[in-house]
Amino acid sequence: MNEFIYPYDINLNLAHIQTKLAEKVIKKDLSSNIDKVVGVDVSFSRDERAVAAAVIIQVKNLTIIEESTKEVEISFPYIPGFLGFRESDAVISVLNDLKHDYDAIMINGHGILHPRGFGLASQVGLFLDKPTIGVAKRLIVGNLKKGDESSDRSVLLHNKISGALVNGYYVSVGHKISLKKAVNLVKETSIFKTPEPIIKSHILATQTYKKIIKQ
DNA sequence: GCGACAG
DNA sequence: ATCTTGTCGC
Repeated sequence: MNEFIYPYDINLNLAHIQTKLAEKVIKKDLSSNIDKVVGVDVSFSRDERAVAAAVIIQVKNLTIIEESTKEVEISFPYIPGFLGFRESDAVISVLNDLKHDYDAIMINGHGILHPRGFGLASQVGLFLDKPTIGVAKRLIVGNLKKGDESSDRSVLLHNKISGALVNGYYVSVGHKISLKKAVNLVKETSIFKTPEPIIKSHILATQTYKKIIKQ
């Protein structure tokens, strides 16, 4: 079953929506300091049942402030470039259950480092009107810029810097944050290779999924 | 036409 | 993403 053969006209419409919404993405810092960041991830199998997990972490000492999980329904297939339509509802749903507030959201997936500048992280950020950061293991678009000045390398998209490579992860602006601050936050929250908000939410989602769904 | 393609 | 045990290596 090839997910790539989703009705072409639907893809065109959704692609157009992404292109239009990408214009609304804010790529600079508006808020003050980011003290608390929440990581979110979704775990699922081949069916429509999935588990979304969120973990709020204090940036200062990387302690966990709150955790939340939620069983959700996934109805949209995985199509590269359209991950937002598959996972954003689940992500937003688990975030809405949190009691504590947070200053930024770290998401598994790209922000503006996307074919139409509107990845999952941007979609969630725009919808919730919150600062979001995209963190992904692999590129879907873009080229690594050679001749790096720091230890990190930049990722070029349409001849402009749209992301950065940090500890093997591609970081990009989701919404309402600068790339510089996004990169700093990823570094600040990294003890090991993977940023704490990302790995904590991933593990929580996976374990909860196995517990309540896979039984 | 061929290959690539976040999770 | 997920299906899956042992196993190679720092």
